[in-house]
Amino acid sequence: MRISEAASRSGLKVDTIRYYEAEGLVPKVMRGSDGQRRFSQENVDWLTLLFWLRETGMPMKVMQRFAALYAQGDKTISDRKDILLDHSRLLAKRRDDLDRCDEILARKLEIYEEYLR
Amino acid sequence: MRISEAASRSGLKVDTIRYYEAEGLVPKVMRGSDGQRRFSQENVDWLTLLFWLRETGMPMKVMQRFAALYAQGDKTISDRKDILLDHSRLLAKRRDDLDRCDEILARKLEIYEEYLR
DNA sequence: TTCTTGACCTAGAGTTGCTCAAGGCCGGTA
DNA sequence: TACCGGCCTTGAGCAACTCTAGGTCAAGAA
Repeated sequence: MRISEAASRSGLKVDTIRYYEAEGLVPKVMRGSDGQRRFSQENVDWLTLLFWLRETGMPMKVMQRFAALYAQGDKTISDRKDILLDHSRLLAKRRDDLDRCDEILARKLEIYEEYLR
Repeated sequence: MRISEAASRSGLKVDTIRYYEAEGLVPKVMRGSDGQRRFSQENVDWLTLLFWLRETGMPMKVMQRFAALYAQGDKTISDRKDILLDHSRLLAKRRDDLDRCDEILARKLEIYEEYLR
């Protein structure tokens, strides 16, 4: 499929996909005889994973490392596992942040409410 | 208190506090006779709130509006309440994102595990 | 008293991760 | 044939910091 379809399926924007490819985050993208990118299902699955990792705060550098490992094939799976485990610890931390912020907002809103009465 | 203490109490970095002040996010900061900033408890509470709002994804533009309202005093409380209510909807969305990503990671990790056996 | 150290100051450059604009190619349709 | 939409590359612009250079000043050591 073409880039616009890959974008709407993965969640990433067209520009972002091109940017990610330039940064080495998206291995194995083919080109048609017209010079345009063609994305396989594997490409789209990979982009979707990148979308979620980025959306939840994985830095580019880590994604680059992750992508480099992915490009090297199955022998790097154990290293990739470590990266994802690290990331799920980050998710836990983010969830704590959200909870903390929720509390603060709740307190603040209560003060506002009280004032408004 | 001075900027370094305000930083360690609010969670923001010294540089970030100065940047926020330059952007109009921190009203009412005094200066001592030496020309250096002096932060009151109210200042620190405000910075702490900014820290959590930013940490959980409120854009600068919104924080600027929020700060401008704050600077105008109590008559803007109802508007500020709306901003915080909007933000707590954003928090809910972020939590959904985390859950979604957690699922994806769990699936991926399971595939990795399977491969490693 | 002079020297050094450390916390603060401003202005401005650099970084990250996009996002958009300009200008160009190509295949299909009126 | 003329236009249109979708793709291409390159390079500029932007958000939100983050760091560097160069400077002031107070306090303590030599």
